[in-house]
Amino acid sequence: MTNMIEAAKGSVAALIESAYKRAAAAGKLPDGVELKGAVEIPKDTQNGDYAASTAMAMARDAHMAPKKIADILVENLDLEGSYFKSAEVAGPGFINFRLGDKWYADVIGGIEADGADYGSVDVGRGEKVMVEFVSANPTGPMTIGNARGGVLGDTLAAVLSKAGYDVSREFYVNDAGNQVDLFGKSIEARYLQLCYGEDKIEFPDDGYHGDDIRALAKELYDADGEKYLGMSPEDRREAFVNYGLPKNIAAMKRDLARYRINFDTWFLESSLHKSGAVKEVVDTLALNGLTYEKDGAIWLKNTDLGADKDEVLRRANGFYTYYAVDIAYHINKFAVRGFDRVIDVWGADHHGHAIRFKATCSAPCIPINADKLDFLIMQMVRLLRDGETVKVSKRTGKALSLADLLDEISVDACRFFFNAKPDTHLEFDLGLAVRQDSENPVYYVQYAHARICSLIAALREDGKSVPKANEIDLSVLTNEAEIELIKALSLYPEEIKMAARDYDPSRINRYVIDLAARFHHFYNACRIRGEEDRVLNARLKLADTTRAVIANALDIIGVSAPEKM
RNA sequence: GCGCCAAUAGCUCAGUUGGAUAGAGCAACUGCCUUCUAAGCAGUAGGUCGGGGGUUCGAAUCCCUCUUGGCGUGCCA
Repeated sequence: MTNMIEAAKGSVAALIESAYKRAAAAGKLPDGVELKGAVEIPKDTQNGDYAASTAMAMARDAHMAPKKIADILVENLDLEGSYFKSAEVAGPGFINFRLGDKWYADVIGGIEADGADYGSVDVGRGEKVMVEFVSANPTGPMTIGNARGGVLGDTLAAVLSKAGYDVSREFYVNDAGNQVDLFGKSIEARYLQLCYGEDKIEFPDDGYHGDDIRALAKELYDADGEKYLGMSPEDRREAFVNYGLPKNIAAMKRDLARYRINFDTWFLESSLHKSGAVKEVVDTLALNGLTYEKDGAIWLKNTDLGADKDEVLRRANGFYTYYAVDIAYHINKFAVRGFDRVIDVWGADHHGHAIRFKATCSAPCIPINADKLDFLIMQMVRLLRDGETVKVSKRTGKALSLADLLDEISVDACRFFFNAKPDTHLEFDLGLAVRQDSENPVYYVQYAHARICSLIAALREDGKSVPKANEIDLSVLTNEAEIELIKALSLYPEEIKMAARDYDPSRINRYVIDLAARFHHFYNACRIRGEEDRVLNARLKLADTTRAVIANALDIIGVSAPEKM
């Protein structure tokens, strides 16, 4: 697996270390000073391709001026056979290194050798990790918030997979409990309204007001007429839930597949009730003295575990709360199914729960390693229409659904747009989104890909094909645009690594935009068709390598890489 | 009140975990298509990094404090 950034940085560190040893042995620098400081890529290439801050970092320990240390280190550097052709001291004591041909050749050659695996890194070491995301209530259609959470979870999973983790995508289906109860009551009320008239039957205040509920009731009424009137309310609601829930779940699967999200597992909450896992965990907590009874309910002493408040585990009516179920669910993830690490992608409206839940998981009697449970909290999406905030509420049924959104905007544009940094608010302007054609950065990136494809096709007509890395002479690539493009290509594995580390897949968006920009720049600065063979081949190879990396990165985001636009 | 997240160009956002002169994209203005896709490129202009302290060779970045905004603080999930 190629990572030429790591290779270059490692090389700088090794070169400096041997220079220091040489200088210390000659008595030019004090012995036994720890080599600190980092190797960085300077923003401005005037400052070299790689820069070491070692001299500044060791100045204090060595009791010498940083600049002087740097001078001595550079005098003792031996660049022969390394990736670098020169090194010099600059500024307050930076040592700036300049890359030579060998490094650039290894970038192109490494990408060719890695193929579709380019960008893979092994920070995960095969760790078994679950990413649970979307997990929308099946009581209604998915919203625009799910559009964000869906892309975030899916692309995070793709990033982690590329980073060497053994990743599983899971959707948790809330097919039990209070909300499902309410779902049944809501359909029932709409159904009865159809039977007796809307003004005769009062709709529950806390019911689901959406049109989808009306539609379900209408379907039942159209199919079976007033047949349900003879049933007990309990049986009637159960029948309605048994009709509506699978239908809604199927619709979610369909909409998510359309959004290019496919889960490995759809985990049913009801299975935790059936297996007795929920009761078991509450009993365990009780045995360990972590519960008490108040007003007929069973409470968890979460304040004893460091949380800011206690939680109800079982309500006075005998129903277990989502909280108790959530504990059982996470025990299932870790202890039953053996995941090494679990990431839950949640909206910001759950962050309080995340903190308190983590406290609960730290209880010794709970078989969860809280350090391996991560919550990726994503900030809310603010929906705007021509600059004005649109209030979104599932309860009032005014939410824009994911399916509606995809009717208006391409999946490519949606996935690209919603893959934003998790911890910032996202503004989504509908008016803007609709006319997001040429303005959307996704087209900028796709255009670069299509441009390269058509370039290759045009050259094929001239009888030119993309050469192998060992068939080209990279020394002809001296233009700054060419150099910068190769450097951009080399960054990809590091971007994967950082995206995985930070749980921030939006890095890949930014990366691929930057890569496309470098390509467009190169394309305008350097002609390919009609150039002499040596130059043509080197540039063609560079363009084709860029094409491969753009496609690779877009695949992570789940965006298509068209050959024509 | 307490807790979490944020505040960087007119707007939307980056800023490689403390590095060199804070960067893009929109929007504005100026150029570039008889040559590989102009959904592109080049250039101009735009800043008290919310305010104030502190830490050190060095702070948009770390600590404290204040201000503003979003969210949370249910026998909902």
